[in-house]
Amino acid sequence: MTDNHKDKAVSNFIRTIIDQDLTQGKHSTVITRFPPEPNGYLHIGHAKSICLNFGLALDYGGHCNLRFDDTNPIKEEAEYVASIQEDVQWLGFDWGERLYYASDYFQELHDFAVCLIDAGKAYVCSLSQEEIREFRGTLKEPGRESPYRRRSIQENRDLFAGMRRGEFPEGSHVLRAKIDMTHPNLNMRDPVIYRILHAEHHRTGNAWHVYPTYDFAHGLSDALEGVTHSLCSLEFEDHRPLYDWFLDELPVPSRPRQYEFARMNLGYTVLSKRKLIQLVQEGYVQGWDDPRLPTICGLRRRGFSPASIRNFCERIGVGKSFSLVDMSMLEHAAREDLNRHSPRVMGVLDPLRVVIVNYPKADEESLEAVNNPEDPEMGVREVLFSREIYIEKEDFRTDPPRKYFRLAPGREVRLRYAYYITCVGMVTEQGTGKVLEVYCRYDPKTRGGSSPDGRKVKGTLHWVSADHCRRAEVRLYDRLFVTADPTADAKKRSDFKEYLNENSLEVLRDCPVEAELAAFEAGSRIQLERKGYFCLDYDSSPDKLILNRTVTLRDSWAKLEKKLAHS
RNA sequence: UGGGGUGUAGCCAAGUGGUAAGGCAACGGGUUUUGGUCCCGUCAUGCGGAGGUUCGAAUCCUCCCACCCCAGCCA
Repeated sequence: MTDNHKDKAVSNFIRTIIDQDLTQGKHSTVITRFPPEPNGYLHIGHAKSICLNFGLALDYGGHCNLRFDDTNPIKEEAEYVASIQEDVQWLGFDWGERLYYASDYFQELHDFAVCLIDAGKAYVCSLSQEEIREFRGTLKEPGRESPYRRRSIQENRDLFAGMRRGEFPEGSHVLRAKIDMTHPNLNMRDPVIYRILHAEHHRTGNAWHVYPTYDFAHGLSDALEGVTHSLCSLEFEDHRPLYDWFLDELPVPSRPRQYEFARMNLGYTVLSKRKLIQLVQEGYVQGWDDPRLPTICGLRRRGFSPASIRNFCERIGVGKSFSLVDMSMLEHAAREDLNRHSPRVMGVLDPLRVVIVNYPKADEESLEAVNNPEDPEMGVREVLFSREIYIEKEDFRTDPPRKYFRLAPGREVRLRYAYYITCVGMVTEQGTGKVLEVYCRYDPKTRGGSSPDGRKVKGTLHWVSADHCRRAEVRLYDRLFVTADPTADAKKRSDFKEYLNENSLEVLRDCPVEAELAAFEAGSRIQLERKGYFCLDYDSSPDKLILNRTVTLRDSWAKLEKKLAHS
């Protein structure tokens, strides 16, 4: 863990609380936990929570537990347990030996429930699900007490034991905490704490027929693990009184506190399991790791580095107000890290053939190129040059606009790490005027890209030798939705999917790229000079190169050109 | 007056009675063999609104407004 935790941490309300707890001696260490439910893939929103919980533990010299919140066997699967661990690890965090499952505590939790029964603070309720809802009342009207609320302690014990042994059908009974049916907070109106589920659990198999609810299990698990600060999202604020109630009523080994922070929303995408699963299952994207998705595995495949995601999470801060973070923030974090660490390679996305007419036909030569101007230690490589090369179509104009520094008839530019070339002619298509091929002369004295007479050129182009290049498939990704907040806008139309960007993926084939690319392993992150940061897809191989574009480079020419067009 | 929350720049966000940090974006300029990077500069007389307390208020008080969450045997 480097990079982001070196910087002095930005203050936030949770750090303020921890600082107080530490100076007042309320705690001597900080124990947090990341508690995913293993029922889906992690996304960038989870990354914020992971960075917060593990980051705090790291900064304060404490610990962060990875705890799977597996209290609902119907929804949870072992498959997700593995992917979540992989993602947390990939992000760069280490839980050491502290890997836990709520299901580890099923026995303790059960015993706590019996404690409540013995104290007359819990009872078996045999109302149907609909009846329980009716008895709960509404937001503005108080609820009514269940007729089963006055069962004797012995009867409750016997019934709960029967529930546990699987003697009753699902839905026939539940165990409820006996709190207050008139409480203004609905969570306190005798909440269900155990329900009968005859389902096989991914870890405990068929050992149990009753499973604790989140409200009952979560805080007690925190207490059992000695968690000091239990961080969750805002929608659990209403659950805090209940969280506290269980801890106050039961003989717990420690006293954790719950604090709530606002979950992150990212512009032009969606971050809810329900919506993500729709996109995957209905085929709008090609899987959980589709590079257009904000899932951790999608971002990984897209080419984001773990450090860039950590920096992003650090930078957006932690607060309690609802926020929609701008995509440019994530892109900035990606460029910042990738600029420092990714090797440069040349590749042409939209090729235009250039013939260097005064370069000997049979010749070729090797030129030296630096791998990363930001990091000399990354060394240099050889790039082959020859009479026929490809440049980017957009780097040539027959009628260049003002301030266009690239190639045009009669213009001289530099080929990066190679020579100065001057355009002396071209072939255009009959009728359309489309440029098919360009002819240039090179200046042999400018080898390497500088002129002995001190002559300057304003443009530098990337290029690839036609005789020595490889071909690659290049996948250009764009924002998944056409609107910043598809969830909110979906209220105006029928469905958030109406706002999907139909051009979020553009596939380019046979793009000429430096042969050097074949030396990189799948998953490698590189910069295609002047075009952007790319990642070799998992399906890429030296024989079939596939590049995924992570993000473009900033393009001030595109901005200028747009401005010129408007003036 | 059901209960619980939140409002500081286009976006994120510090600030906790002493005169509005920082980042992203944007806009100027410098350096540059990536129109990249880097560097320099500009960007809230203003903190949801209105009153009040105070020598002094984004911070304290009062009222108001807007938005979010809650009626799963989901988490």
